[in-house]
Amino acid sequence: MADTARRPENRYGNRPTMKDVAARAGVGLKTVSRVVNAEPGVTPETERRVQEAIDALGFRRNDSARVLRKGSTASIGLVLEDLADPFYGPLSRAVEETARAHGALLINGSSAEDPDREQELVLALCARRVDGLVIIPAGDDHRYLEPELRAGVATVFVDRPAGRIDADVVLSDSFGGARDGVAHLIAHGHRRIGFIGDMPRIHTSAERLRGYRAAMEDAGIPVEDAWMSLGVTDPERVRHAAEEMLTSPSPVTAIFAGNNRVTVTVVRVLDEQRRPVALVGFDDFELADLLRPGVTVVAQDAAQLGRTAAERLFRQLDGTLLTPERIELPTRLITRGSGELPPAD
Amino acid sequence: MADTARRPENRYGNRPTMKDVAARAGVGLKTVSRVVNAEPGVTPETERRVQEAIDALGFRRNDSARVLRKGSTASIGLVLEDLADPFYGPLSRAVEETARAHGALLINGSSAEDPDREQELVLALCARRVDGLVIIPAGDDHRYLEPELRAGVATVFVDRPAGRIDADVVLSDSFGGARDGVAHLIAHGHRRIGFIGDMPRIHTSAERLRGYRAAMEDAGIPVEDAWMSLGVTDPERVRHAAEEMLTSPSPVTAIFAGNNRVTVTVVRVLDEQRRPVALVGFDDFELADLLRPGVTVVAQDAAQLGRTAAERLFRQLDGTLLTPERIELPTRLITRGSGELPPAD
DNA sequence: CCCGCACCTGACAACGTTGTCCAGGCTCTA
DNA sequence: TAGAGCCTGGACAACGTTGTCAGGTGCGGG
Repeated sequence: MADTARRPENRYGNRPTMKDVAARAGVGLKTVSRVVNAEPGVTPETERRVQEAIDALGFRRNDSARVLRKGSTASIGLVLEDLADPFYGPLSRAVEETARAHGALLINGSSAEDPDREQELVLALCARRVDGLVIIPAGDDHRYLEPELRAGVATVFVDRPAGRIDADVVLSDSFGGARDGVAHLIAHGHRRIGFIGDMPRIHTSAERLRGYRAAMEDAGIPVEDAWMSLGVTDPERVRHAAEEMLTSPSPVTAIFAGNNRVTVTVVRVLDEQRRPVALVGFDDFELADLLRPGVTVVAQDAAQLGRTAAERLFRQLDGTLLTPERIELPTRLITRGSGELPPAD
Repeated sequence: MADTARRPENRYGNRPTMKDVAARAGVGLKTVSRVVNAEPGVTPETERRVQEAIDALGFRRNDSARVLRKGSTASIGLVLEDLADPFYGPLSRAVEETARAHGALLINGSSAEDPDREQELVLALCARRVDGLVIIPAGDDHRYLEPELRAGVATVFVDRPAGRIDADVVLSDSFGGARDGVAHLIAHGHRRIGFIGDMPRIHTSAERLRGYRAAMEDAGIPVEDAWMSLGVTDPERVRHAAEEMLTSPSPVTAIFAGNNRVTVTVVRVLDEQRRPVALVGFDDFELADLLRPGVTVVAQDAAQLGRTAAERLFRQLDGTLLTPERIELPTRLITRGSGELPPAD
């Protein structure tokens, strides 16, 4: 029974443990723990010896064991749709900053807009015992989270509401923003206005569509089916959809784009048109002001969204926040030219 | 001595453990473990009973304990400069995809270009016993990683090389790319060419500056100090620097921008100039083709950078990769107009 | 000079899981 | 029908850390 047989073969070689440090420093295990955690009650001389042994062995505390013992991981999970989407950059950054301010690490993953993958990710994070979750949901049924919520995992949904459970939600006012954006086009004389957006099963898309319809109805303009294109998001199909509504029997003179990916593609299409077509997009994007014409957008503050969510998360953890709420942040219309073009009939 | 006194007060309330599940199902602890891990040797009937208890209690395995026992966390760490920088979006996405393909989670953090913060983050990740690290370094001395490397933590540096240790590195060819970009301007007749870049202590910045100098030297053009602006990255100062070199005694007729943040600001400045000034930027960015003129760039493939790094990481973990290497990915010059403007003397 | 007190230090159990090992019951065959 | 072998299930230790508690030392005061 050689000593080597006692340790399981893992890929870490054999990292030194507190026990090893203690042996080398000629002190007890607990004393090492005290030094590592800067607890009081250790003679400077003893502390020096321990510190020396730590440096010599290259010891690093094993947080898994610590977590197991203490019950809190000081880490939070962030589940979003796509790390590479520029919209989520400032959002994750804000969540990370807040986490950092609370001494927590951030674990994150992309759901790729797939509800199953979202659930898989969230549950994996729960198994790691993250203290809290910030979720940009892909699915619309989150009852699978009920045991977690009961167990006290703090949870905040961002950008889209939770489905079938009662949880904190931080949103942008998609409905109001879209309505204002479309009303802006109407105010500039447009009546035939197109809408291109993502699948209505995504809450924000549905809300923006609703805003579009509301603005049109407020102005007493009947909406034609040919003006609306839903569930379209990849560049090829957005291009096709835009071209369709520009050449339909009653061609649109303006387009409202439901998110920034759509907006960017529409900009390309309009760039190729002979007659000017007005455009308002939901979501701001870098360089929108440098294009000719500048792109008028309904801007939402992604960083603020993330900050608000993360702060609520930590307030849940503090215990200073108890009842779930739904917070809606206002949007802001930024006029840059494309939304103020008159209709070219 | 109530039972409740036995459990430490943690924020998870009391989550059910395998022991609880076992008690409820009327089986042994290990049997539950077998069911949870889909190990063979459990009767369907027993499995059903256990599964029922799991669902009823909302049990979720505690991965901390599992990790402690097994030694591997199935997670990797990604340390980058700024989550919100669009350049890192595709990179993190690629790392995440690769991690996912290997069944690993991604933990990440931003160093904000601060070496201390980088070290702090990296060591925190090591304490969590991540299996591997992908690091976009902020500092230039990574000897603090030596104990970790010895302990077998797989490590790959991306975008910038490691300092004072021998480690895997995946880079873009900053020197060659910058040289080509500047040579492109020279080929279009420019001789007074400005360079605006980040601090030379950042490896990529230094390399790009070196590329600029090499191209100028190859063409026999002496470089004036007034044409170079280093360590400048925030919009205000970039603007100032650009304006300076455009109005100096020997004003530049073209600018080479050292990274995409600089490029974007320079675009704004040039947009306000009366005479046309040529521009080539390092790093591609969205919509560069839609500006007037389109912005000519030296493009690097961020996603490929991330994918290559992550794949090498997992090959290190497989044991199929043993000696550290330095890999340089080529860049690509994309001409769109701004780099082909003739000098306006 | 001795008692008590404060201050350090270390032994030990526990966190929740998995690997090892053994016991008991079953089936199948001789 | 008995023995061999297989299959299922459980008891137990160990992973590395931290909380509890008790022992030991040195010092000051009575």
